[in-house]
Amino acid sequence: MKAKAIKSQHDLKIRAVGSLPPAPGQRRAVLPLSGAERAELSRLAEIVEYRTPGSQILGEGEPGRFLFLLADGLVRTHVTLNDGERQILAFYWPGDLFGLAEEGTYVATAEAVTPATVYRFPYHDLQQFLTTNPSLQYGFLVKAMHEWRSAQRQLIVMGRFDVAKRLAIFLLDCSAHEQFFSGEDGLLTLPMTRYDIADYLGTSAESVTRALARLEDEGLLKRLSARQLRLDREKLRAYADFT
Amino acid sequence: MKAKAIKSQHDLKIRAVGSLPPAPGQRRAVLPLSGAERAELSRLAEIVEYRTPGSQILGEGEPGRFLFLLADGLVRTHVTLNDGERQILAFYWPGDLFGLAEEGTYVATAEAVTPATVYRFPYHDLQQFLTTNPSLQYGFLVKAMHEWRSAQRQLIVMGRFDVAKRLAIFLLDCSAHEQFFSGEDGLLTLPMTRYDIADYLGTSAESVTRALARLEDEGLLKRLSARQLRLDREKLRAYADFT
DNA sequence: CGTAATGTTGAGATCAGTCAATCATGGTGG
DNA sequence: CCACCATGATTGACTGATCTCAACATTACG
Repeated sequence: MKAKAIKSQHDLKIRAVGSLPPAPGQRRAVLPLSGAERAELSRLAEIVEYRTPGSQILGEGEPGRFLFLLADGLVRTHVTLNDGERQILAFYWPGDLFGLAEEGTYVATAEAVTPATVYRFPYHDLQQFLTTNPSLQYGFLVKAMHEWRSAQRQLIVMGRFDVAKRLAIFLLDCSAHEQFFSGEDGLLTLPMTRYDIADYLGTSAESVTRALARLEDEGLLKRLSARQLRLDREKLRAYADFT
Repeated sequence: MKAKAIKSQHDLKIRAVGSLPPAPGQRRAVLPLSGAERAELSRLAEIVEYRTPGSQILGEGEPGRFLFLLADGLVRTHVTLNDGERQILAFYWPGDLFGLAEEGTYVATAEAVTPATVYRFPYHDLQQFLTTNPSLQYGFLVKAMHEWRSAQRQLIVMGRFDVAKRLAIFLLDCSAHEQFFSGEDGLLTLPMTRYDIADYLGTSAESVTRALARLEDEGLLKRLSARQLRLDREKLRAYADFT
């Protein structure tokens, strides 16, 4: 629960793929920010570090005072339904934005899965700031559209795939982040619990375990321990059959 | 399939609820656009009318040349999976944006459900245009974040609710649009088929029918005909138990 | 070293998907 | 005007994935 503002050495980056075709040879996973823009943004941002896994960063229903940019670590957002069920809306990796508000109120709770460092931008200043930094604002627009696509992609997964496929796709998504995945040996170190995965994929922790067992039976991965998986990404991709 | 560029009398409006708290007494469902902004946007936009229900407006995988703003009618976007299944990602109502591209390629197909009129903005011009119209660009950012929230909301529905609840929520969503719903008598005229609803809710047409029957049994609505429903919105809201 | 949290496995119940048949509707051409 | 047909909608029977409950195993941590 302890948060502490610190000086940071993190690179301020926004992870996004844009709408327009990239220039030849260029495939950007990160928005290009000029040094000046980076400096401007840094001046507006406060840096906060959440050291304890599980720390709440912001709560659903609270006044939405900041938009957050994740610098380091892993963050999840969720809503709690009236029957007590939890739906995780997204996991956020470094370079992702979170902290969506609707009419001044956060629509989901955000928590650190691992220790996490964030930039936070006061919503109040953001409008004016972006309006006076159009090319930077365009970057935010690209990012918002990127996140919109991510959510739609997850809708496809939830709407049409069984638990095993959803899990396969999720593991592949995780393996895109070097922080937790080593490309050479295919080793994925899961930072989240079975319950987290289940609440993200719209299923139960038991079903996640069973789906893992099934993928292992079919030779798509090997469970070294509960949180350590050796993936065969090619086979997983063929199995998932989904971009 | 026939599209025709026409002069239009439609109001150019962008439907969105923003992040910041609204000014007192104000609850905007539509972004405030100045007359000048409206004129600027109109100058950039081409107006196209799709008269035949089912007309394709843009296709998944095609070069993404335009961003679309729906002026009138109803539009659906979907992706087709490798096994032939269809997942509808969203229905778009007047004032909504669609036509998301990723690296220059549309990620979903868009089709007119009813006759529809759209503004289309060349992506190529949009970046420069928005960069030189910062306050308008802010409107687009707000809208993109609005759509992002909509997609996340649907994720909750898909992840945690059974078919009957999903349907109840869907009907309530439809009833927010006066075009198809009459508030006084609670009459909803569905513009889409059972298959459309099923592919949106991640279920089958048969299950949609059964869920409708169940909601009718429980007195939450009455089926006047397949496409004509008399809703008891209060009961539906209580049943759905979800904002 | 003990306790709580996390993960795994099993058995039974249930929701919803599939297949198939039937009914309804609206548009078309004779 | 009406018969016909294609599409959409409904209903029934069956099946299967997965949810739930329960027991047990493992891990992490104080």
